[in-house]
Amino acid sequence: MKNKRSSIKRRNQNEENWKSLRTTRDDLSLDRTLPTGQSFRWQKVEEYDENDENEKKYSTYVGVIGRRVVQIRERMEFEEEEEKSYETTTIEFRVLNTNESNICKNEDKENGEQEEEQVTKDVRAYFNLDDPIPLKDLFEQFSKADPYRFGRLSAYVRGARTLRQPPAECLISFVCSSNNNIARIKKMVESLCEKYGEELVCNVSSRSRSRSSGSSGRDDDEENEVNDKEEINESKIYHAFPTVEQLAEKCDEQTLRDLGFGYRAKFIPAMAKELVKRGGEAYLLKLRDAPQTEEEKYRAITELTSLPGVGPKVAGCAALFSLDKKSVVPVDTHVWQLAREHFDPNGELASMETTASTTKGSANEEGAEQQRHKESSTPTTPTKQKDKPLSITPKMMKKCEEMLVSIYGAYAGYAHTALFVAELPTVRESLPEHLRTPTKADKKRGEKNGEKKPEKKKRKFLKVDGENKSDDDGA
DNA sequence: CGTAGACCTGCTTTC
DNA sequence: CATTCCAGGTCTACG
Repeated sequence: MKNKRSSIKRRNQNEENWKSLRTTRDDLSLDRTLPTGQSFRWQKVEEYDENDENEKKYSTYVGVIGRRVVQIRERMEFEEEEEKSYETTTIEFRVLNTNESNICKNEDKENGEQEEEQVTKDVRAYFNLDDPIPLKDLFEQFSKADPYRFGRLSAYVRGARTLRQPPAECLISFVCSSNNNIARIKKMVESLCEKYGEELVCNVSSRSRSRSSGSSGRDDDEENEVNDKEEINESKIYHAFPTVEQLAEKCDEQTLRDLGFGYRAKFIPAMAKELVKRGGEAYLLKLRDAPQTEEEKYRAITELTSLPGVGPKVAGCAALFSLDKKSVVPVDTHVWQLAREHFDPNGELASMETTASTTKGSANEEGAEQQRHKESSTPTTPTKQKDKPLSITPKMMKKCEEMLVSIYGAYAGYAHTALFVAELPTVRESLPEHLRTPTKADKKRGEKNGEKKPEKKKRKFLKVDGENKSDDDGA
C-alpha cells in the first residue's frame, strides 16, 4: 500500500514535468511533422492518462534531441466559458532521461530554472518555433500565391512543419536515404545510434507501451504480461546520435555493412572523417549561421555536395532541415511527381523525363519498337512508355526547384514540406478524392481498366476556384 | 558538361 | 511462397 502511494506520488510528479511548448496546432502538428521523413528518430508511443479514472490512452512521440530524450504530446482541453465550451490543444513536452532532467530537480532552484528555460529553448529551436513568421501566416501566403493547389490543401496539412535538426545528424541520416525506403532508413539510423551514440538512461513506467508503427516488430497488443498494476520502474536506454568525432574514430565500413547499410556503409565513416577535418559540427553550424543570401545558400549546397555520399538531393535536405536554408526545395521522386501533376500546365517538366531511365535489363536488343513521341503533342503524360524507374537528373531538380521557388518565394522549402506531407499515405487518405495526387498504382490501374486517363484539369493556379474547403482534417 | 549502369537490402506484389 | 520491383539517389565511366 505504501508502495502504491509513493508510486502515485511519483507519477503525479511526472505529470507535472510536462511543459508547454508554447505553440498551437496551427503552427505545429506532431502527426504531420515528426513521422514525415524529415527526422527518422521519433517513435509514436501510447501513454495512459494518469489523471483519468479509465486511464484512457493518448499518443505521444518520443525522440532524442541532442542528449535529451524528449516526449511530446498534444493535449486536448475542454474549457467552458460563458456557456460555451472551447476546445484547445496544448502541445507539451518533457525530458525523460535522468541525467538531464535530474539537473533541474536536485540542484538549487536558480540553476534548475535556468536549465528548464534552456530545455524549452532547445526544443523550440528543434521545431523551428522561433521563426519570425508563424507557420499559419506562411500557409496563408502560400495559399494566396497558389490557391489551386496549396490553397485547397492547406487545411489538410495544417501544422506540417519544417524541422531544424542538428546538422550532422540530419546530413548523415539523409545519406542513408538514397535509393531506400523510410522503414529501413529508420532502422539504419537507429542502429547507428545504438552502436556509436552516447547512452541516455530513462525511467519508464511499465504502463506505457511502445506502439512503434513499423520499425521494430509488432510486439504491441500482446498483453502477455499483465503485471501492469505493479509499478515496475524499469529503465530504458536511448541513444544520442553519435557525434562526427565518435563516428570518425570508431566507425568503419564493414561494421556498417553488417548492420545492413549496404553500399552506403562506406560513405558514413568517410564523411565523418572529412567533416572532422573541416572542423566538425562547428563547420556545419557556420554554414547555418551564414547570412541568408542566395550566395550563401549556394555555397552551403556546394560544400555539402563535396562530401562523400552527398548529392544535390541530400544536400538540399540537410540545407532545408538543418541549415536554415528555407528556400531550398529538395527534389526527389515524390516532389517531382507532385510538381509534374500540379505545377506543370505546359508540360515543361514532363518533357524532361524522356531521356531519363535506369534499367538493368538490356532493352537494346529488342528495342525494335520505339515510341515516336519526339514531340509531346499532348502535355498530359507523354513519357508513359515502359515503366522504367524514373531517375531525376540534376537538371530536372533545378528546373523543379526554380518553378516552386517562383511560386512560393523565400520560404518555398516550407511549402515543399507541406506539399510533400500531403503525399504521405496517412495524410493522403484524409484528403478528399479530388485532391489526391494519382499514384503510380492509380495510373497503372487506369491503364489496365481502359485507357481512361482521368483527364487532368490543367488550369493555371490563379483563380480561387470557388469552393471553400473550410476546415478540417480528417484525422 | 549531361547521361547510362551499378549499387545493398528488405518489403510489397505478383507468378 | 519465391520472384521481381521499388524505395525520398549517388558515384563513376564515357561521349
